[in-house]
Amino acid sequence: MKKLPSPHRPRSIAPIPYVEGVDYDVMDELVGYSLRRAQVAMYLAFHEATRGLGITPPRFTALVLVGANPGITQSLLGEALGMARSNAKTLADWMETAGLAERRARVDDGRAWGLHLTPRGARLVERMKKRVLAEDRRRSARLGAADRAKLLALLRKLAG
Amino acid sequence: MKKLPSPHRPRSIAPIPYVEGVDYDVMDELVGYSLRRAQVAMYLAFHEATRGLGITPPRFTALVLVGANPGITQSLLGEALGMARSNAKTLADWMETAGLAERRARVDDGRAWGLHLTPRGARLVERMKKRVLAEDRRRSARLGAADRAKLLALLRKLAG
DNA sequence: GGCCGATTGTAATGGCCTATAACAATCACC
DNA sequence: GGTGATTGTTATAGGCCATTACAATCGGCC
Repeated sequence: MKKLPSPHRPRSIAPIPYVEGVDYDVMDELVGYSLRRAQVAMYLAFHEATRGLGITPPRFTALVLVGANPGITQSLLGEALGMARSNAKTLADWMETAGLAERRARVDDGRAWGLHLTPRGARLVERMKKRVLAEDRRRSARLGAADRAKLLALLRKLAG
Repeated sequence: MKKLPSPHRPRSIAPIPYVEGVDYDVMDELVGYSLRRAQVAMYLAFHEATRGLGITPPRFTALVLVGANPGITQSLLGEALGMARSNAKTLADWMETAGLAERRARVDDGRAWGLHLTPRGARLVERMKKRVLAEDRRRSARLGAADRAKLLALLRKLAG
């Protein structure tokens, strides 16, 4: 089994602390900053679920999207991820190098590649989806089920 | 008046779209991913409020913290920002180069610098705080005041 | 059928964010 | 006074993301 590219230390491993004696001024009134803090905290869940796999959040999202949309184009993947085509290519290169996905020529369009998970990629994605979801629930369990749902609704409204 | 370092294009300017026909699979059940989407959306507020100033979220936070904690140490700043000392130094270098803050020797500790806003930095921070807060409120106004407060509470609980 | 604008992938470039490791100067404490 | 911890610094590295420019291809229109 081919080894995945090295993990690298993807992001900070600890939540952003509230340092004793430091005045945070206006920061805590900002939804944007509060989102950032919460996101760093939730990243711990992601990190826990994917440790040692060399997976990062964008890579995970890309793999999930390729899995759920076989044959998806790099351009469309980039659009769905909210990034430029050129960066979606970088992700596709990574997926291919890691042996998790492959590019197949499309009969309907000579310009575009269709991205498909390899069997190994599909297995990995299935396993990761379960683990990431489980850790995400575990970390957010402190809110309680009702508030967790409420939070998701509020975030959706904010992002929409 | 010295010119600030060039803006650079800090981050995506548009929210992450839900692309028609793309299956997002498990992503929307994840609090982590929903946070990411909301954060990108709220970044628009930040971008609007600081356009053309070469300010990024970490830079803004650093400036606010230095303003609210005059004489703060680089190490402490880094800790409060949740980043390594070495990166706090990079921020301090930037602030100094931009003429927004200065390092002063500390009588109580020969190793450490004390960071202080310059008069110009203080003026800029005051103006930015007002604008960032206003835009943040404006963007999150779609939630309504009650739900905005609820969201902040949930995020705090999640991050804590 | 042929031209032209739009789209796709690619390549090159550059900036920011963030982490680690190693080092010298200084501090704190025994 | 010596030893371990802390501070700032420097070097290094990787990921994320945007822009620009280019060739190949597609699509539509004349």
